[in-house]
Amino acid sequence: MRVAVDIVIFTIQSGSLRVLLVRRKIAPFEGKFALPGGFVHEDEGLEDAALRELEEETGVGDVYLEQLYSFGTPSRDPRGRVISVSYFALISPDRTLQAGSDAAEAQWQEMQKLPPLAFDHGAILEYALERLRNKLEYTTVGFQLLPEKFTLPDLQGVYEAILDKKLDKRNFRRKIAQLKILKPLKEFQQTGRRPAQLFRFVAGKFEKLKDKGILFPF
Amino acid sequence: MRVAVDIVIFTIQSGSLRVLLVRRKIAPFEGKFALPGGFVHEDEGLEDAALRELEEETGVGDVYLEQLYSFGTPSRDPRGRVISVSYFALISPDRTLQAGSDAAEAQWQEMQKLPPLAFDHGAILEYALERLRNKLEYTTVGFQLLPEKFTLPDLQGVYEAILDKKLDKRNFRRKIAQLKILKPLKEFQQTGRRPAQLFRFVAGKFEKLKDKGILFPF
DNA sequence: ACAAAAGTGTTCGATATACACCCATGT
DNA sequence: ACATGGGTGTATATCGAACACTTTTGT
Repeated sequence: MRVAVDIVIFTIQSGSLRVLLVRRKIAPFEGKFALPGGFVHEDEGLEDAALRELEEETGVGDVYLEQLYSFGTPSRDPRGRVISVSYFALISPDRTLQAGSDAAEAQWQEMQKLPPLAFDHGAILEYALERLRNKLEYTTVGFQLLPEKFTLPDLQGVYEAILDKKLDKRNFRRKIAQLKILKPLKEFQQTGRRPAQLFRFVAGKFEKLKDKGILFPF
Repeated sequence: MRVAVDIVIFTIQSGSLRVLLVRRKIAPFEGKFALPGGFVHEDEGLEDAALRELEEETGVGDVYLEQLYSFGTPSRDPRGRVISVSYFALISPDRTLQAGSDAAEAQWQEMQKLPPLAFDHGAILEYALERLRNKLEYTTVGFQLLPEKFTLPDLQGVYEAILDKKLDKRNFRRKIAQLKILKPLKEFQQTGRRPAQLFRFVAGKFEKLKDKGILFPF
C-alpha cells in the first residue's frame, strides 16, 4: 500500500483563480493533466512530502499549506493501491514566476476552463475550491494570495475571483476595516488611473477570527 | 508503509460527552488507552475500514461517520511507519449498549476525565472535539447523538455537553424552531416531574444549512 | 473635458443576546 | 404545599445587504 500526496496549488493571475496542473508523461492517463504530487518517502512526514513536491514544482517554499482530505478508494489508481493525502496551497502571484522549474509541463490553468483531470483529481480540486471558499469567510487565508504590499481593490479582486461573484465595494471595505489587520502605507500604486493606497497585512488583532477557528495547530 | 484508521466515537451518557477508548493489550503502550482502530485491508476503502472497525468495537453500523485528518509523522508509531487516517463518529446513547462486543476492554470515558492516551491519540481526540464543536453550530450533526424521539431539554443537553457551557433555554429553542427541522409528536416523556414533549428530526427544510456547507458529497 | 477606477455613509432587515415568570407534575 | 424542571416573549445590540455620488488621475 503506497501513500502519495497531491497538492492543489492556487494562485491569482490576471484577476482569475488558477491552479497548477502538470501534464502526465507516462501511463496511466498519459497526456492528461493532473495535480502535482508524488509518493511520500519512507522517513518523511506527510506535510514535509507536500512541501517537497510543492517546491519541486514551483521552486517556492514558505507558502500557506493545509491538509485537505485523504482519498483511498481501492480503484482510484489503476496501478495498484495508492492512498492520496491531498493538500491545498496558496501562493501569491509575485512568487509564481519560477513555476515549471521541475515539471516542464506545469501550467497555471484558469479554474473556469479546466480540462478533464487524471485519476480522481477532479473531485479533489472541487473539494479544495469549496474549502477555500469557506475559509475565505472566517479566516485571513485570502491574504496569502497577494504580495506583501497590495491595494484594497487588489484584495477585493481576490475575493471576487475565488467566490466568482461581484462584491459591494463599500461593504467589503467596511468588513476588512473592522478586522483591523491592515496597516496603511504611505505609498500608492501608480498603475491605472487614480492611484490606490497600498496596505500591508499585519496579523495583529484577529480576536474574532481566532476563536471562530483559525484552526489546527499542526 | 502501512495505513491505519483510528476512530473517535462520541456519544452522550448521563448528560456528559463520552468517547470510546480501548485498553491496549500489547506493546507498544501496553495497558494504555487508545482510540479504536486498525489497519486498512488491501482491497478496502478508507471509510469502509473505519466502518468495519467501528462495527467490530460497538456492534453498530449505520452511524454518522466523517473523515477527520490524516496523521503521518514518521515517529508516531514506534513499530514503524504508519499513516493514520482518523475519523469521527457519532452514535446515539440508545445504540451504545452493545459496546464492548469485540474489544472486551472498550469503555465509554468522560471527556472531562480522560486518561493519557497511546500514540498521538490525544491530539487526534482534541482535534475531533474542536471539529465537533464547530460543526454543531452550522450543521445538524447534534441530532446524531439522540434517539429517534427526544425532547427539547434532551437536545439542549447535547449542545451543552459538547460545548461545555450552559445555554439560554429560550434562545436555544427559538434557534431550533426557526430551522423547522423538528416534527412535534403527540407523545410526552413521562420521566421527571413535568412531562416534556417528544420530537422527531425531519431533515426536510435546511436551506440555510445546506448552502453553508453540510459538506462533502463522498 | 472626459473616461476610469478610487474612495466614502446611511438605512433596513435579520440575527444573536440578555433576561423572569407561569405551568404541570410527583411527592 | 412545595419542589422540580418544562415551557414561553420582549427589548437591545450587532451584523450583513442594498444602494449613489464625489474625487483623482491620465489622455
